[in-house]
Amino acid sequence: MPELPEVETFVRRLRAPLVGRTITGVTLQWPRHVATPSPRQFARQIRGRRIESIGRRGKYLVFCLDGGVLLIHLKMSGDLAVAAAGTTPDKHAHTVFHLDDGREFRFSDTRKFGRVYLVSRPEEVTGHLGPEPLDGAFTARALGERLAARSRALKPLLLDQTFLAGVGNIYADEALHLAGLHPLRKSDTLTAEEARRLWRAIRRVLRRGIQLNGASIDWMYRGGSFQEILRVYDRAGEPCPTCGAPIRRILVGQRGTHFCPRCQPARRKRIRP
DNA sequence: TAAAATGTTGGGTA
DNA sequence: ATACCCAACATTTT
Repeated sequence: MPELPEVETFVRRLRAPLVGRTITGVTLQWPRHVATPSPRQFARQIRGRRIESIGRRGKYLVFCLDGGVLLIHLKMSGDLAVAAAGTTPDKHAHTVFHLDDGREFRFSDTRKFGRVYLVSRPEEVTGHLGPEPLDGAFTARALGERLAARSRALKPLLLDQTFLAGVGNIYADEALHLAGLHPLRKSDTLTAEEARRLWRAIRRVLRRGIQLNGASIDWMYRGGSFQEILRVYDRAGEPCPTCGAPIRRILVGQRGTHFCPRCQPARRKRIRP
């Protein structure tokens, strides 16, 4: 399930084979993959466009073209690969971009939740997103202010892309554990020090995730190794790496949530009576 | 075997 | 503003 570090890994891997290439055409095996414009318009407009640069905003890949911008969201099961034309694409390669060097850029997506967008400005698609967690402008203070402005449990807030862009289920659980904060803790009850700890934890897990090329969970997404250092995610019943207490799994807003009941107490520990 | 679980986002309702 | 359910899907687990 690609989150920010996995998407960033795709971006970095795709730059070498794609930047400078011209898209000679696209094959839409499953036209509903195209969110905008119409599949017909998409195919017509993408032809002949040169890929100038590749970036990321939240969980979106952003391809700057010599006319317009192509965005891809991988959602649950999206996978991207560049291969020689003629080699057998996997059966879920629903959208295939043909390149001027005889290769193909394939968007495979078994569950078909992913989408591609072709727009003139990236903000048309990413405009609703919250701040970029690794951006210099995202300070501990900025996070603290945003937390205080809402009154929601931390976990769903971290998953809310309009609150903060790029964090998904895995990194949210990992960050909360690192920060020693309970997933159900209300956002407006955090002290400045706790907000700062959360800020640092979020940035640390995301940076580490990128360093390790993301996490490879199950049969989706391969190549990363962050899964080897997971502290709580998918480790229900196993001992907490910090204190040894068994990791617990609960449901928060229909999402599996993993935490250590000892390191992440429901309420702040009273320091002095 | 059929039902439930998985997990991102957006839309709808209360 | 927030909480909840559903829908979009394929595949795996119960």
